[in-house]
Amino acid sequence: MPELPEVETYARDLAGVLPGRVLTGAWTDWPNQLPLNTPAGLDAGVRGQAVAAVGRRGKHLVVRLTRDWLIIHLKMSGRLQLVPAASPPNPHAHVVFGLDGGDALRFHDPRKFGRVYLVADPAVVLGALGPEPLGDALTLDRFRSRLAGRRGRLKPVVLDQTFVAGIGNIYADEALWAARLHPLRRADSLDEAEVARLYAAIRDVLARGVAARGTSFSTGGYRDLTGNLGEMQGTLAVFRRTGAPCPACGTPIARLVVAQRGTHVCPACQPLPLER
DNA sequence: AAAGCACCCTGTACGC
DNA sequence: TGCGTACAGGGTGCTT
Repeated sequence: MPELPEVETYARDLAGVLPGRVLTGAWTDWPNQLPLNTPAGLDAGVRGQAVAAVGRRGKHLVVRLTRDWLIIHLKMSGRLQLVPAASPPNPHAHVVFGLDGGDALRFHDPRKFGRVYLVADPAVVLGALGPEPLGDALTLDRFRSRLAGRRGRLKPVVLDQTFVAGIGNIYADEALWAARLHPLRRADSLDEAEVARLYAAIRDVLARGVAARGTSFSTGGYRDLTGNLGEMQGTLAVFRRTGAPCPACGTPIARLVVAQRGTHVCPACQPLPLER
C-alpha cells in the first residue's frame, strides 16, 4: 500500500527516534520476506549495530546502520509499528527488530508481500531505481528526455520504478488527473505543455501527499508508526471515486483497468485522443 | 519494447 | 448470518 508519501512519513518519524539506538536482534516467522538473508543471519547481522540514519529511496525505507544497510519494502499491506517490547503479540508482525531500551520495531504485513534486506551495499537493492521525483536532480528537462524514450502507455510508465521512483497507483491516478492526461495516452505522444503539466502534477501530488502524512483508507490500510491515519484520502480527486463527481467539472469518475491495475479518470477532463 | 498473465499472500467489502 | 466473488496502495518472472 505505501507509496512515496507514506514511506517518507515513516522515514521522517523514525529519523527522529532511531539514530543512536542499537539493534539487539531480529526475529521472523516468515523467511520468504528475507530474500537475501536467513533469519539467523539477519538476527546476528543486526545485533550490536547502531542506527546511523533513516531515509527513503523510492518506496524503500533505508536504515543506515554502523556497518550495513537495512532496507524495507512494504509492498501492498506492510506497516511499521514502534512499540514497547512488552506489547501484546501481533499475529501479522512477521519481522520484529529489538532496540536497546526495550522497544521493538515491528514489520506488520498480513499479505506477506513485503521484503526486508540486510546488505553491505545498498545498490544491490536500490540500484535500478529511477530518480527521486521530488529531488532537485529531476528537472523538467531530464523528465522530458526520460519520457521521450518511452513508447508505452502513460500509466505503466509513471508506475515504472526505473522511470521515476516512488509513484504508486493512487498518486499515479491523481497526477494524471491533475495533468489532464488519459492513462492510455502513449508516453511519446505528449506535447511540450503536456509534459510540463505531468512533471508539475507528479511533484505537486506527491508533495501534498507528504504534507498530509499519506493516504489512509478505512480498514487495513496505511497507518503511521503509532497507528494514526494520514489525511490525503479526503482530498483525492479520482482514486476510488468511481461514479462520484469530478472535482473540476462534475462528470462522474470512471474506472478502467490499465496494466492490471484499477485506474480512475474523469472522462471529460482526461480525453483519449485518437492515436496510431 | 511492450503487454499480458501467473504468482507471491491474506483480508475486506459487497451482493445475494 | 453465511457464502461466494471481486478486489486490494506492489513487484517479479515468464511468454507472446
